[in-house]
Amino acid sequence: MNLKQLSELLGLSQTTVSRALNGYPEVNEATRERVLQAVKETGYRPNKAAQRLATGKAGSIGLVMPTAPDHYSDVHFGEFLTGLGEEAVRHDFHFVIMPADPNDEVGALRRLAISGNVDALFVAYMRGHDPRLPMLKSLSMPFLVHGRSIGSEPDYPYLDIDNEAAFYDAARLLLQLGHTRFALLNGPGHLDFAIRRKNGLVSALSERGLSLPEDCVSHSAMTDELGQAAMERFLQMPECPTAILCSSTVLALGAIRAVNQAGLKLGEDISLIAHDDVLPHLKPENFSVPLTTTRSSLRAAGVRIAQRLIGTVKQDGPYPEQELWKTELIVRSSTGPAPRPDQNLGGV
Amino acid sequence: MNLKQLSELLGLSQTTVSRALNGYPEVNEATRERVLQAVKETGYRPNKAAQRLATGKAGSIGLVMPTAPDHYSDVHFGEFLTGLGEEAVRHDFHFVIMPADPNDEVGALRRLAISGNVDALFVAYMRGHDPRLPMLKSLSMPFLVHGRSIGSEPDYPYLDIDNEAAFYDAARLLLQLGHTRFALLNGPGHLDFAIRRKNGLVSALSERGLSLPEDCVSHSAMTDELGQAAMERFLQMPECPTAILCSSTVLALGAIRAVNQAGLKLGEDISLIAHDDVLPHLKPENFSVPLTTTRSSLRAAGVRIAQRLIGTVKQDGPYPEQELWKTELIVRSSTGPAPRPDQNLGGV
DNA sequence: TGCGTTTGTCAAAGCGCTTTGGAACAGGGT
DNA sequence: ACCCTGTTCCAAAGCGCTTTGACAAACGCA
Repeated sequence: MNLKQLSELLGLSQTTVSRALNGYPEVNEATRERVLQAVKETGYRPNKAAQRLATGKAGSIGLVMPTAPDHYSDVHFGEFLTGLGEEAVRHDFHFVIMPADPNDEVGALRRLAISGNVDALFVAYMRGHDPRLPMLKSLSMPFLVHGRSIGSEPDYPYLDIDNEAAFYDAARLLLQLGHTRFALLNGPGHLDFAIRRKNGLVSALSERGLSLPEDCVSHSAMTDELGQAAMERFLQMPECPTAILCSSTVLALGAIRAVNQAGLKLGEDISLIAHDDVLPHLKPENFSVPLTTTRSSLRAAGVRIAQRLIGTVKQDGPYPEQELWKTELIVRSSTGPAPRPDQNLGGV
Repeated sequence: MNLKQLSELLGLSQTTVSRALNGYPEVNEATRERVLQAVKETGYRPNKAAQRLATGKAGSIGLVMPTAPDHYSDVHFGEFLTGLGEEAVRHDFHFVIMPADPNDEVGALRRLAISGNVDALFVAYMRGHDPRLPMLKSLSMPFLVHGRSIGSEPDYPYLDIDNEAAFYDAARLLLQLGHTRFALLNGPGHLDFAIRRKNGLVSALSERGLSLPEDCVSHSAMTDELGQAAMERFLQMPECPTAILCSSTVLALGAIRAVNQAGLKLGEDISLIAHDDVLPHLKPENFSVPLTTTRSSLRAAGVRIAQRLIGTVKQDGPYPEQELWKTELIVRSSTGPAPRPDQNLGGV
């Protein structure tokens, strides 16, 4: 069944049917109803290839999927994709992925762009001075990045959360509670969000004349196991930190296991604030000691990014070029006043 | 630059240029050279949408990407995707993914098929009686599955490895070495490969009149952490198993950590055989005690599947409908004779 | 010389949509 | 009666490719 057949069936012209289907105003509501009804009955679906040829829009957004273990083993990315997908389905858009060797992302991105299969590009996992940025700018194709790239001119469209403020605020809370010895359980050190979170923490500390020793910073992929390992190292330090900032609830999961195994009490001996991406299977309120968190939904970010990207392609913007979402600092029980200095923690 | 312009530039007809480009025989070699040269100079690229409309082929294969933590956190899937991608790039094919809620895979698959954006479908992570199979068969679209679905009529095109034989052979080797107490570190219990591997082990054991106690079987996602946890449980059993079969080198990584921490020697106190998917970052020969493995490259499977799928779409088959790859049993140092029965292992 | 066969090329007809530029018709005002 | 303004619809022209059917030119062979 194609447009021609359908229009003949209805005794209308292709033009009218097409317009009825695409919501143009110059068609009688009664006619439109009749068309819609016929579509339902016949199961007519417009041919995508023809639509694409006629409009010049593929109805798709491209992304390169790095196949390094670090990346795809990342629960966070899946959650984000879910959001993207939800919104895309709503608009009948689809995703084209290009699996790529992690040290040829730029090439993969270019191939994807010139392949002619996509209308817009999306990139994530931004790093400092990210080499993909100049490449994206040189392309004449809309794109949107999730996150930012520290060290690059911020003249590109992005959606990011205010990582620096998040960790700055979290640190301030802990400082107010009297903590002075901090540690940071961060994501991979080359990623932009990790850099900014660290900066946020450092600047809150320096306002109080404190600093963050390098051995109190752990950079790793965000799995609970690595969180546990890092926390174990922190706990073995002679001057064990009492305030922990954690880049993910997944890392926190492991870290807390380490705390428990050391016989320490979360929220008493150790205060911990984690960034919460709102992963559906890992709710901070369900931890045995509910977690104080900085919250921002990764899935919502995915939805919003899809929205903007699709909007750009359909030209029904204008969308703000750059969005910086604030996070919410939600206090639960994993934070408490710093233990009195004479209390012994180290020797467990 | 489009075909028309290019052909005018060359003083040829569109027909001839098109044929020259697509390797048709009825065009003079000299002419073809001239065309190819012009393409290089002008940077002409055929419009995908037009090609697609004219040929009816989208040049793409679709896959649904389940967004459950179990799935995308799986290193193995990434490795497989890499293989798929390698081959697809070679043929200028692309992937369309549909992120999907894990309990709506069937719906997602259908939506993908009728979207008109793909020529063929691919599915993986087969389970027993997999509900996607009847759905795929009802579609009139080529598809290929990686793995099989036990309990379903095997009348669909698949590529699988002989999981049963692999673990049967591995078990036989260990039996010959005198082992009698076995344990199985398996993948998620609902997945077909896990079922078959268990079957392979069980049938080797039953030939010797042995059985596999249920508490000697662990089913979990294949991460090293879970491997370690499971192995720790095995080691605490009163009659600790001496022969371990392991569904992935990733699980083995964790399991071996547990063995070491228990002060046991791999290849002496405990023999272990792991299935090796040939993950580039985890080579069994580089383990401190090199691993005895059943080997079959996941990436190669990806390449082959892409090959077959693309071939089917381009109709240059026929490819075998069903392929069952044998695995290789490669003996290294993690296997050895069973410790003498009077030796004490349990009390560590 | 004439006749059948390749060989190399072309004009034109799709593929199934969207969109432009009218046209037909109705109703309202003069 | 006329013109004017909307409303509702249509015929036809693309979009940029592939593919069909035909046609000269060149060739071998009698």
